[in-house]
Amino acid sequence: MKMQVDGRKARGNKRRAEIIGATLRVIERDGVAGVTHRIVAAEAGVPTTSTTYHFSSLDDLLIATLISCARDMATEVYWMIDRARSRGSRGAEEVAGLLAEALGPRRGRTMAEYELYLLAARKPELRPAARRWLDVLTSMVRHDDEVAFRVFLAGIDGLLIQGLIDDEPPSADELRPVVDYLMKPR
Amino acid sequence: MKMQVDGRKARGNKRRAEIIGATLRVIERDGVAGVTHRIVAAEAGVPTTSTTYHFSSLDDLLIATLISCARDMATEVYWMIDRARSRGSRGAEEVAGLLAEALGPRRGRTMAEYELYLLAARKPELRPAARRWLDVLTSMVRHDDEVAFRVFLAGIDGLLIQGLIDDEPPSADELRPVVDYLMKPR
DNA sequence: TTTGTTTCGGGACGATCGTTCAGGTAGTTT
DNA sequence: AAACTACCTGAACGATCGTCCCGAAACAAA
Repeated sequence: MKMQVDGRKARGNKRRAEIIGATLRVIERDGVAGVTHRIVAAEAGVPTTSTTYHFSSLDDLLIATLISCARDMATEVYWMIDRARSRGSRGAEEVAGLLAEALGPRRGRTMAEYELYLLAARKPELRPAARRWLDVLTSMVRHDDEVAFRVFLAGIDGLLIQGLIDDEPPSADELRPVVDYLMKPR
Repeated sequence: MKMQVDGRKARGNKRRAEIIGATLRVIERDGVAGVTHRIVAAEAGVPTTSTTYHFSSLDDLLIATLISCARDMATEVYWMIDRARSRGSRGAEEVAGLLAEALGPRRGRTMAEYELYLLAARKPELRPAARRWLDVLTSMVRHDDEVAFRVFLAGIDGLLIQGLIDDEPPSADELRPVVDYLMKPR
């Protein structure tokens, strides 16, 4: 196994990461529709040709962004569960809080994630990445009841996407009874 | 109240409807990103200037399309429930079948609906239209348990959006146990 | 018929788009 | 040192974009 020693490649990877970050910010602000080479380059503070050099096409850029975004989300979910577990949390309380956060302060990010989600519906090569956070969850929690777990996952997605078209984001207090019902064993 | 008698306006309304229909087909095929005046006009078989004449901007066109789409969906849901009710259906069976249909033969339409849904997340003026089918459902079914009903609606949305990124659409048989669990009173 | 209103559509304008190219720079290898 | 590789970037090309203009056509009211 060879380590990264080439300074040129190191810079290249760094810039790639910066461009991906800029792309995500553009999607949060203007949606996938607002992603162009020039806009992303301006957001990243690099010349336009830099984005076309590192990503062979706009599609490649979006794909790389989705994959990066999905990876971040997966590790976030991982640590979130880990943290909740070590605290012996009941679960519903935590989940309601996270949903409220996703629909409030992190609303732009949540919209971006679902736009990339829908992009995966049209581009099969994106689907493994889009499913990753589901997989992480699936692999981490026990499934004594698989059906109940699928219902839970679907419910989370539904609450998020419906919360996005509310005139004002629902609070954790409003979400708690719904999440509680969703997680209650029966 | 004056009835529609002016032949010119009648033609105009007809063409407007054709353009909206063409827009929906374009969204089903290429996504919201594929909607341009020229493409929609070509799909509708009208000159490019016709779409700009009847809709003051591209946004207006998308808004009108979403509203039309939401209205269609609402009346569909209405009659679907009506039909199921007159048959004394159990419900879960019907719902699983509808989901399978939405993710199979009508997959393009379902994608279009969710893309317009997400558009509503960014454009507040679209939200009432996007919420309409939820409202129709809410007004038609008894809610002895409001929380359970919200969970049901969220679950449906979640199953749909997750089904869109499956490599192959889930069958009604696969969906049935999940829907059954979702609708089971507890 | 005359006058007014509404729809129709060809053509064009400036802006922005994705992408390419060629020359230049920095870092690595021999 | 020279040769090689990888990254950088200004300039430009052709295509497509949203939108506007303006005269023609269809229809209604007078």
